[in-house]
Amino acid sequence: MKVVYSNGTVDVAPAEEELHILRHSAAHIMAQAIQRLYPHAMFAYGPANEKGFYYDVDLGDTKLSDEDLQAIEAEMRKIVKENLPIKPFILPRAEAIALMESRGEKYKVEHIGDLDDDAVISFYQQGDYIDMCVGPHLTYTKGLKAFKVTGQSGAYWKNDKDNKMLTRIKGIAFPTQQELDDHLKMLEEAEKRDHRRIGKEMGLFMMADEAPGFPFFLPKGMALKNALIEYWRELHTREDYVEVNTPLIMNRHLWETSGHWDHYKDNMYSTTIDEDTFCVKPMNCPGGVMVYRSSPHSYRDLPLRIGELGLVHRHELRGALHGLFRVRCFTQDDAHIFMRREQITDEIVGVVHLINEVYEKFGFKYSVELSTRPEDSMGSDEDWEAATNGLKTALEKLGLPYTINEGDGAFYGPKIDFHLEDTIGRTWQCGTIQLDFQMPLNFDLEYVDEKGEKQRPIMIHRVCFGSIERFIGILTEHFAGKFPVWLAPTQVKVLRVSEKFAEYSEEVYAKLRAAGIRCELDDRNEKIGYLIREAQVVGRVPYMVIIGQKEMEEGTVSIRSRDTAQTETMSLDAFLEKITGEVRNRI
RNA sequence: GCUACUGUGGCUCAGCAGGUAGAGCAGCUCACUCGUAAUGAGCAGGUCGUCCGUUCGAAUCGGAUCAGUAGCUCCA
Repeated sequence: MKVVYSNGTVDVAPAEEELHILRHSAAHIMAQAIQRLYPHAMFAYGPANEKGFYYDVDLGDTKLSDEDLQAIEAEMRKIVKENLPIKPFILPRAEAIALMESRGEKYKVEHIGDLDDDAVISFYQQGDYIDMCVGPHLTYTKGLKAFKVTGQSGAYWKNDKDNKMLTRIKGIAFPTQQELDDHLKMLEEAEKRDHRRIGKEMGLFMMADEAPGFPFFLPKGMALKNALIEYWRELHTREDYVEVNTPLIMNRHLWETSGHWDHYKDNMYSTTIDEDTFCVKPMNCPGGVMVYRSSPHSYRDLPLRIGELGLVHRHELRGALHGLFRVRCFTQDDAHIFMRREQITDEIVGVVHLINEVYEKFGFKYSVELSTRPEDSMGSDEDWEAATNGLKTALEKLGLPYTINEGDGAFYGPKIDFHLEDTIGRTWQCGTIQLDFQMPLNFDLEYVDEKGEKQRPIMIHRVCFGSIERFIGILTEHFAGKFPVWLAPTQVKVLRVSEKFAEYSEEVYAKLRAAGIRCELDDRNEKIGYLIREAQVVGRVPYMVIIGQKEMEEGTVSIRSRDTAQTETMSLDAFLEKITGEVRNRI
């Protein structure tokens, strides 16, 4: 694929950048189409990304329908067919501003205004359309072969909610039609893995208009949640954590001390009790701190790792809610580690290892971010620097690749965030490790060192799953509902060929239940094919036990596997041994 | 909260140039008692998110509101 750089050089694009350049050019071609159809349109940003490309456009009062989007796509095809050359040129800053002003591109003018005074600005032109851009781009519009305008949404100018909201028009492009078709098919498949859909099909959880953002866990979802919690407890016991449970509602004074009242009030639910303000906890830390403070501590106690599966409530904006991924009440698999300064690195390393172990257990890939001090925060610069360096040191010691997310830390400290991907590639923050010098100060926490002197501990806030709800959402999409046996809400379904085998199937069912297997008996008088379909496709049950004449006579069971669709006949004891072993070993 | 869109029986969806709702699946009943991805027949179930308005008349038009979807902002 030949591309043209802003200095006019024509060259073959590096393979790893081909797709990006193609999509970037697609964004320009789309902008040109929009300009033809809506001459008053003003263009802001139009980049390519891993999901395709988009252009943020100010269309004034114009609203676009689906037909309008199709018309834009059709116009794009025309432009491609016209095979216009895409030509770069360069202007000094003043002339660049003049050019954009003459074309009424006020966003581009503002953009240039943000650049250095001596900047030389490059442009690309195809036909009448001129866009400010560093490139590179395709040499001719015909280079764009397979694309589709996929939708529109809103986006703030410069990503600032105080700015005007523009119309974001999105599209996708690939080098070949085949790749585009495959991608669209993949998206269709991904939709079937959506945890909201599977959650409904499998009866894991539900939402109700009366409780927007507050999920109801149904029996099946509860079984899954409990299996996860059991795993969590086992791990944390091994890692020398203790577990506590702190109140959901506490007096406002506590939240003032912790800083939440000043920095987090807008997200907190509160109520009046006996003429006093009480808040529903949005975080577990103050509770953990109170537990620590309830008794004196020696340096010998540290690090003290206090875990809590804490239910927190946060008033999230309506538009931010999203299935189990973004809810208003969720269970954090939280823990607060109180420690001495010299223990920081080891503790962080330990937590990272633990989180890694958990994610590897499920085969998740994750990315790591280091989030630094936000504008709205508390504490001294020195503390923030020390805390941020503490996290950096640990990350570097681990050799873990990470990106820096400037200004995205918690109000009390910087954090390492672990992001997991959902089925269509959106990432969601799950695990987080936050280093905090503030809470210990605000709550005047202390321990006695080896010299008998009082010292202030340092605190880590950390979660592995993040929120159990979000984690279940990710798990559901990752497995497409086909959970491994140890997590499966229903592990075994007993199916009988006909009513004649009722007695034997009930006997088998009772034995499975007695062995602690999450088991169901489907005693409807349907054909075995129908029962299998329901258990395997809808219920995603890992094992189906099939009982018929042969099994009854031999005193055996036939086991059909969800994943291989193969059947194997064995004694019930043999099956019990197999499945309990799988559950025990969590496979 | 912002922009656009959506809201019909448990689920998935049709109906929408305005004249008081249809289907498939699920459920229930009956028949079949049948070996590994959907046996057949019948019954029952909604007043069309909610409220207000336009109209002789609204699921179909308008407004408000609630909820949801895509994204922005924010975040576990």
